[in-house]
Amino acid sequence: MQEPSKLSVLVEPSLNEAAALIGKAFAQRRTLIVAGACQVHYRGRANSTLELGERILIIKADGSLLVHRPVGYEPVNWQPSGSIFHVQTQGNTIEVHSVRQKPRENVKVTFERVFMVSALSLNDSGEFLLYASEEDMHRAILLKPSLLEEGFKPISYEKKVEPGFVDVYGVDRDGKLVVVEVKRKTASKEAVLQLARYIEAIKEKANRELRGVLVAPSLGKDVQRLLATMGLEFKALDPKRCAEVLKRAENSKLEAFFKEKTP
Amino acid sequence: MQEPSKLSVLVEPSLNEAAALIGKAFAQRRTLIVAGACQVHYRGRANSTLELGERILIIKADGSLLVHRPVGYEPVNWQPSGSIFHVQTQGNTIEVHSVRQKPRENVKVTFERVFMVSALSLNDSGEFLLYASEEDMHRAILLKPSLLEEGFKPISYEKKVEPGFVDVYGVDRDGKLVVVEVKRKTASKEAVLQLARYIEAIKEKANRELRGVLVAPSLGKDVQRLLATMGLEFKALDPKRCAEVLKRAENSKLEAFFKEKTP
DNA sequence: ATATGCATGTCGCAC
DNA sequence: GTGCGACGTGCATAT
Repeated sequence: MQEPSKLSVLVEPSLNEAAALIGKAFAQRRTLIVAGACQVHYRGRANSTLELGERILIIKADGSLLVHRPVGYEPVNWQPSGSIFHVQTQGNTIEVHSVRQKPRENVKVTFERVFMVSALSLNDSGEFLLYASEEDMHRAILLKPSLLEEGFKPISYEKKVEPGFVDVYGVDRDGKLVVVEVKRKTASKEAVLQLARYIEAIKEKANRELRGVLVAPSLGKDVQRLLATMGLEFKALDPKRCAEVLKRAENSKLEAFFKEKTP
Repeated sequence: MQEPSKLSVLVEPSLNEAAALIGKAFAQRRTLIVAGACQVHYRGRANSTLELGERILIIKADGSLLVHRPVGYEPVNWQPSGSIFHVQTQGNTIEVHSVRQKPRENVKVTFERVFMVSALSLNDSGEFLLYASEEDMHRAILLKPSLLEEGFKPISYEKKVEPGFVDVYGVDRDGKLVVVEVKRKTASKEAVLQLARYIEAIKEKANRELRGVLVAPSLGKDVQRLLATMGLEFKALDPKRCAEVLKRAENSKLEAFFKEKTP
């Protein structure tokens, strides 16, 4: 059954009623949903103004804020978690103020009318699992180096070199050093230049023959030419397939492997 | 006054009641908010699963979908606008299916329990204005070139060169060509390399002395060294200050200027 | 705290 | 459609 405090909903409330519930939701650290006509003002790294219109405001217990227009995937205004809130009635409006420290930014939502307010105590401990990230591709190659090519032996993982981190670093069947840059989607010019920079940096240190391999599901149009120009190679590999490889591998084996490989 | 169709809210509805309103909201292309206990499955560019927990689902009339956990700025699962929805009851659950074409991706939200459903007809034509974007910095420099340096004369704007677009391109007081790369926040190594690439490309074409200037509010630590190494320059400029410059300029003057400058 | 790169990034714009 | 870069990007991670 539902505790009485679990869910409060007001439909077409007066501004005072709405303001009261909003304030109570803050105090009780509940998730707040407000639908109504509002303006929004933002001041921070940039500034923005949003004229009067009907939107949805969500404020979560962790201090995140979202203002959603009736279209679009992205919030028109927002505040990441950790923000502080304050509500007050001001003339015939409700003002919801939110302040974020570092960078100092604030968002003010001014409601002229509220259609619905809802304060919820949401309980969510469910685990979220994502497969087929770039990280999964790294792991799959380490676990099954033949995904890159027969005879490849990974040496290190996320190795720091001058400009950044080399995704995977190893030796091929002939003992040549191989630098691998992995992308989970079609590789762009940027990816090639990133790989080229790593190659440059390592060439200076290890005075040794060096191969650069770009691993990605596919290549952009001009990218193939650019790769060839720079003497780099391409190996097609799909993130979903990598996820499959990992799925098949026993977790214990995987854990043992990473324990050994990354101290 | 409120039309009867404007707002429908069900509190602690039965699954059947909830499903009916959800279906009706799709048919009427209204904005839908559902709070309840659900699982979420995503299959597409990646895959994800989210175990049972209490969340907020938002579906907008334009076909965007958001699943929000009780913490965090970002949705845990989503679908951008243009997706197609379908709802059905399945045993003791409500399944909301959404499909996006290109890339083919689908999100399935399975509710075991619904706390609240709300279907809204939101009307929002308010204008959104953002100040202090990188675009504003470009415009400010074009309008008042002394922001970059005395005697600078902009020639072109968003000029296409081999790798991409040069932000601003002009001539200094001595007649030397100047390539300007603008960043609205602290410039990183990437920004320097971007500028360097443009310089390279232009040097090959116009066989002429060339200056490269990185404009940003500040520089990263190693970035300063890198700039010097490559013979490039830095000019500190704040996006907020640029926004002020634009604000002061009469809009008419600005429009005339751009009409002339960008055919 | 700063720096670096990923993201189911999304979005807009130009070719 | 593809390519390219901006974004108030947010976010995790490593130094």
